[in-house]
Amino acid sequence: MNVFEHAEIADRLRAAGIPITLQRLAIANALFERPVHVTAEQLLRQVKASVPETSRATVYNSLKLFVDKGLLKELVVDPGHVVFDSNTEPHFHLYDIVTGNLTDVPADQMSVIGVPALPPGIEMEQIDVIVRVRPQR
Amino acid sequence: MNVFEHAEIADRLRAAGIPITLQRLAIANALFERPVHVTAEQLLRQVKASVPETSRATVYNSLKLFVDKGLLKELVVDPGHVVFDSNTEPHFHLYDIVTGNLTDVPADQMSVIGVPALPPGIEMEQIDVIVRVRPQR
DNA sequence: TTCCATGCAAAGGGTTTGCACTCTC
DNA sequence: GAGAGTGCAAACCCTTTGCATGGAA
Repeated sequence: MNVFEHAEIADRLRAAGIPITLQRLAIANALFERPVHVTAEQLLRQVKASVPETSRATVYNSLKLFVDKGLLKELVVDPGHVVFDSNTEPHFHLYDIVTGNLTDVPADQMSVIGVPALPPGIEMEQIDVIVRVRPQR
Repeated sequence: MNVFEHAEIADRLRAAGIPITLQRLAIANALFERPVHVTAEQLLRQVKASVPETSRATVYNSLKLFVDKGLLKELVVDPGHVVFDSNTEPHFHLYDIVTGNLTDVPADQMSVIGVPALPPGIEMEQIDVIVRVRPQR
């Protein structure tokens, strides 16, 4: 992959206040070229293919940074199984607890009604809706 | 705790097709005496206080068994942080991503509208709604 | 020069596994 | 005796951390 192909991705990082580095650009390319669901490990493999001088720690650092800046959503689908979702539009997820397959539910198929009362001094961060499914047994 | 005080809890296990053992009874008592949110580790400590001949592996085995039998819900709130919920009624959760505090949202405050289209051969298992909150910064 | 970002490898924490022992049926 | 259930400890997996290097401002 040519990391310079996608100037708009670099702009996206700058707009979020993230200093550009070679590794971050490679990671951002893998994530934002199209909406994806990936684990840290998958991403590391993928990024190393184009920029081998990328370490596991850097991938984790960058992922955390992108999440903090709102470019990415972190989905906890299973214990010890975090998936990063580069689609930050409101949507829900279908997670197959047997195969691990994760897909989006379009926003027009489901919605969440109502807002929970929050204790004082507490603010809402995000609402996760995960529909857990499995092959019929 | 006297594990023989609560005969109805033993009945609940039998009704679910779970053979009774001393450890399972102690674990079930800790879980079902009242609705609780606990981690495996908390549960282990708690159960050991009444039945010291209980191992970590047995706690994990029993938790998995109870979840399979529908007596318990598994909530994945954070990577490497699973909470077991002995309230199996439909309800949602408020999770403080900073303090780790987990509380219930009464069913009358929120609801999920709509059912996602499922691929053929796939059945729904459960819907998790986790409202992630944090102290105002 | 002063930061910040990075690579590497090791540590960490929670969960699972393997194996031998014990108990129940 | 056969099969489950259990205890113990080690193995495992993914994530985080520490530290020294390297590059940018």
